[in-house]
Amino acid sequence: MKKSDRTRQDILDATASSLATAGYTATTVKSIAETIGMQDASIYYHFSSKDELVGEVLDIGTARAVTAVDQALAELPDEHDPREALRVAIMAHAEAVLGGGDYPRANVRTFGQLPPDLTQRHRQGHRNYGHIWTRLIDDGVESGAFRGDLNRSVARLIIIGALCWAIEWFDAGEEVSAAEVGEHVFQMVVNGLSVGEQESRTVSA
Amino acid sequence: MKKSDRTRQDILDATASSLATAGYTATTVKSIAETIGMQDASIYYHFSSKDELVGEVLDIGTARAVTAVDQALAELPDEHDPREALRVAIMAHAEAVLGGGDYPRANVRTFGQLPPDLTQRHRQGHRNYGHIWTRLIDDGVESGAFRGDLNRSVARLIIIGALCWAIEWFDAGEEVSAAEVGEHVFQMVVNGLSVGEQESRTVSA
DNA sequence: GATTAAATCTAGTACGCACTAGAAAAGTCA
DNA sequence: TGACTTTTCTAGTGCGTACTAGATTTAATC
Repeated sequence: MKKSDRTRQDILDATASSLATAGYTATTVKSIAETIGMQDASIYYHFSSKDELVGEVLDIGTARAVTAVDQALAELPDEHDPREALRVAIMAHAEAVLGGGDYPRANVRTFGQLPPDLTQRHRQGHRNYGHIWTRLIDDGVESGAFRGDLNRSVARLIIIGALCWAIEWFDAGEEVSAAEVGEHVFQMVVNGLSVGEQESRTVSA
Repeated sequence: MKKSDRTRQDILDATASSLATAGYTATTVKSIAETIGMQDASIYYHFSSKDELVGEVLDIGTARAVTAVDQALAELPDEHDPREALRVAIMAHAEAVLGGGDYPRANVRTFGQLPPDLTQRHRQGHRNYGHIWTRLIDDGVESGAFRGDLNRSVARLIIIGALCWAIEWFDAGEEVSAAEVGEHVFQMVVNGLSVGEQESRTVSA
């Protein structure tokens, strides 16, 4: 029973790594088997199909991202600035997706490439993740720290978008770290690029 | 010679539409042929390969996006606020990618799904597009309108990321318009979510 | 209306993919 | 060691893909 668990884990790791870097289509059962020195048919002793395997990887990915953000928020003092809450959430997400392992990255990387079944399967997970951010923004607006003239759903999606798109150009080991990306997203989204005055603050919507 | 040009255009349109909604892998030569009522083999009279066809669609897409942004910037008065320049560029991009046709959307949608050849082929185009935004940010920083304590490349990619990711959730005809998305991105990225003071303005990087 | 050129179709090939069946090997424990 | 179970391999199937060759139809020209 030990051997099986270990190779099963190897398969999951190899799949996560491939999904994170090559995407869904380029991640073939054969290529997964090769990276761990197996025949492709052997994969099916541990998983009944490619999509079940991929689905499990994505489940782990969302779970890790949610845990990372939840944990970061839980470590905040009871009385905290909503800006600080949004900041630690952004940092946790950036670390998980850019600095962290392949699993959360696999999630973001394969977004929009998955077959309908898998997309459907992870809908609820994504929705739950979105709720975390909705709450952060709502808290800020209600406490008066954040502007109330913006659509909160759109604001949420813009923050997540800025973070998620980063994996398309982010290269670990380059001159920019995951923490720096997070810091920049926070600064731009909360404080803005503009200095001082901000006379252009009017939204037609 | 007329007939050929017309069907050629039909093929391009159908491909752009499919790429924009279904992505690269799900866009098969057969499915393209079906939507315009042809046999898949007939496609090869007009294009030598799938990737040449896709490449042409993507070329048109980048060209349209660049044109849209350039044109919007050209219509600005000679003396203008750098914030206003960034604003019209963001709005033009949002309109082109979200409100506009399938061609620019195909570009964004298939980003990260393309085979290496095609990715390579469009590298320069993407780089040129990035330069437009780099210049907008540089102008703002040099004129003192934008903060100088942020990495400009990262700032640029965050803006583009927020805009590009929007197509993953944006649905034309829903309650949010392309213009509203653009307006929100501008507001958040230039003015920030936060109200007033902004005491949290320090970057460790 | 006959001749030529352009455009499309029919019928296939080759290949990579996910996946299966059953034999072989490796591991487990008396 | 020997009997049994777990794990992996060999060898294959069927399907969808991009793509090709040559016949056939449609359009243009004189």
